[in-house]
Amino acid sequence: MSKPARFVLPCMCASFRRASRVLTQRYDTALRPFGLRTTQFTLLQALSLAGEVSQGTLGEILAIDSTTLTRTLAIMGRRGWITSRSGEDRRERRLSLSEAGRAQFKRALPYWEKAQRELHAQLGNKQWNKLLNLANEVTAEVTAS
Amino acid sequence: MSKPARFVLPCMCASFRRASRVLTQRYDTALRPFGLRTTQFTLLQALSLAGEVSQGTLGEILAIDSTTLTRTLAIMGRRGWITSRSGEDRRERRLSLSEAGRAQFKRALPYWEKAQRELHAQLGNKQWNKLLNLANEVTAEVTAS
DNA sequence: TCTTGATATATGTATATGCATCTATTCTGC
DNA sequence: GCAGAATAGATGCATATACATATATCAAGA
Repeated sequence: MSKPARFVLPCMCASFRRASRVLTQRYDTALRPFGLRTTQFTLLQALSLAGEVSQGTLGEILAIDSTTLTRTLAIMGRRGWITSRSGEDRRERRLSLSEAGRAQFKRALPYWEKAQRELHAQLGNKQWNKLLNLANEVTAEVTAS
Repeated sequence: MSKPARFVLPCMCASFRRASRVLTQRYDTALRPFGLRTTQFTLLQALSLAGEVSQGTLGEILAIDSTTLTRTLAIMGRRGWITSRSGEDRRERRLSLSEAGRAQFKRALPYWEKAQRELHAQLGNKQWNKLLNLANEVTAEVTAS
């Protein structure tokens, strides 16, 4: 019972979506003990790095539609990880990590690092760096247009 | 109002997920006139290439959970693009494109090709090839483990 | 300042995604 | 051939995702 030959997909989008699924599978497994999904960990990490930002800015950083964030942040808000207040511009929601959010992020960090480290080891340093750079570059270039 | 500096994400998974979102955005826009999402186009293309396959095999090819396919294929089935019959093993659903599915795929193909061509031109041949190869390789390597 | 247009976020709707669990079927060891 | 284990897919549930549209607020001009 070997696996069926997995096609090399000709579509750039499909290739990235498929790679995302296998990577998400792996990272989600690593984070599952915490009740954290990769998406949620990424939001915690982004807020941890960015400090207080508006919902729109957070969306631009992660290339997530702002209206998508309304729902995902609502879930995380219910769990007490996110605080929001309105800024000078009262249309805006200024978001930041709550204490509980920072704590949750810190607890999860070693398990995320383990996932990163193991994947890094598996791929090798050269391929790891190429992948990370290219994925970030393509995001910048495609967004720019 | 320049965009905010977009972080280089340290997380491989987050980098790929973000890149997937920007690519999906672009391909979805190209396919929207047909009422096709990228995911659906990819399924049509995979079936076009693979011929008749079971739902499980299709899932392995695309690294999509088989139970996810139950829903997505139901949508496409309602639109008349997919036919299924049970195989020798009566637990299996053997899937293939219907005539309407083949026609829909053919109609959409030039617009997918245009999206590919434009992105290819924008990234340059060298980066395009690197990206496609790496995305497909990482899928194979991560899956293997 | 009033109006008009732009912007930030929320809400309705639809698809995409995977896990836990269930059912139907097949396979395996006896 | 049969009992129990394994497998294929369906279903319940929760999250992720984006678009169209609605609402609140702000900004620019007459």
